[in-house]
Amino acid sequence: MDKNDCKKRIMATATRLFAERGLNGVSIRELSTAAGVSISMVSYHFGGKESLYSSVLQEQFSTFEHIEELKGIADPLDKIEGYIRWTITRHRNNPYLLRYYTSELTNPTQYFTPVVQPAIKSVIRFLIDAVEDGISNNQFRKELNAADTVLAMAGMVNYYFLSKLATQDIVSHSPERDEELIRHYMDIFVKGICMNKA
Amino acid sequence: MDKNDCKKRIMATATRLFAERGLNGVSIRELSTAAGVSISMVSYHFGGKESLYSSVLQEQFSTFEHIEELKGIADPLDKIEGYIRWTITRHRNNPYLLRYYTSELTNPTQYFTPVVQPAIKSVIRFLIDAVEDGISNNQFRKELNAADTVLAMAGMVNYYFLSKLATQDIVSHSPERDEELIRHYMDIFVKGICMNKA
DNA sequence: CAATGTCAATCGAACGTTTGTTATGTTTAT
DNA sequence: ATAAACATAACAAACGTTCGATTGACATTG
Repeated sequence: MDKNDCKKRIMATATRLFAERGLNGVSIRELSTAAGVSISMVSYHFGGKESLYSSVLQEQFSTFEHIEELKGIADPLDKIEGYIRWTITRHRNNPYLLRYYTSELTNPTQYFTPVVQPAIKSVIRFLIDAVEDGISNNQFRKELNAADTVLAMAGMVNYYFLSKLATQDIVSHSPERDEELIRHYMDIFVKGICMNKA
Repeated sequence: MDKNDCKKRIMATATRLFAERGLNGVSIRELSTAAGVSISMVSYHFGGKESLYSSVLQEQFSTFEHIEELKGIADPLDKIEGYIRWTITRHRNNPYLLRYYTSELTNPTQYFTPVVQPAIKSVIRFLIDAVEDGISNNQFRKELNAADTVLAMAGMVNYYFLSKLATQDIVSHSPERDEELIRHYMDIFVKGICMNKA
């Protein structure tokens, strides 16, 4: 057995179970049984159930640091498309992230302020900067409120994944449609839904 | 004391507490103390903690039935604006709804399928019909995928409220801005963000 | 080089609390 | 007088944590 096998198994199992049923919906008895380790290992390795949750949360939101890589993009519109593609990839690679995201936004724990809020804010700021850039060089309409525009954009993408359980028999959520979805969302966001009245 | 005062107080307190900390985050001891009633009243009036949660959930999602009132609107664009205004009003009048909404979407209980899914689906279908109407009478662009368009629209509005905790010191969430927000979202959705290249 | 000591990792049992429910008793209104 | 509404106390079960005991790897020592 690996040296850190036990600790890793607890993390992996906790990530899945906390996402599925929340911090209070999972007992460390069930968790340790599912992970195939002894019940005392949670306190031993993590210092307790709450600390384990904190570790999981930090790991989940560490993926937000990769927003930095999008800052090299020059064109505002490409930045926005980069954000959409990055967000979709993030949700595809980690199906549990959205659960922690929405759970902390609607039922914040003590870790919301130090862990979750900074992660979300940095992304929003990145997008606001992009939109303001686009406005000041006459690429985007000057009537736009940058902050509102950004929340609209982020809402589009995230809600697609959030609503999955309720809409999956109306709208396909297959990853094969992702590229089409990106084009579609960019199309709506850029041109709107109405006919051009030339 | 009113005849149903006890039952009503339990419902009101449960609605708030379950929203704030989830089904497993609240004990019926804490709940009954906060409601100012005896601990046995939950089982007496509702048959148990789970049944109480079910009652709260059904009450919360009963507000979705009012979507019927929007079906009288003729113009597709007015229907969409009606949906935005209706959704904002719904969140303003009931600050807890979004928590049950997202909680059930990401951590569904046994009540998701009978209570939550039908409510969401009926709204989505209403919007899809509106968009398809708009496409077939050449009001909207024919390239649009109606279902994707609808999720984008619903995402815009709901995410504004969902993200509040993380974005409230970047974007004002005051109800006084609601009308401006409606105009703004309609504007983006109808015309897009880019300059007209007429 | 074998014997011994050390320490971190892991286990299962046990601890004291808290959980949701219920049995029993009391009040109130008709 | 009766029955519904409410309160109190007690219940078994489950909770998170902690306490010794055991193991195995590795360094120290005779």
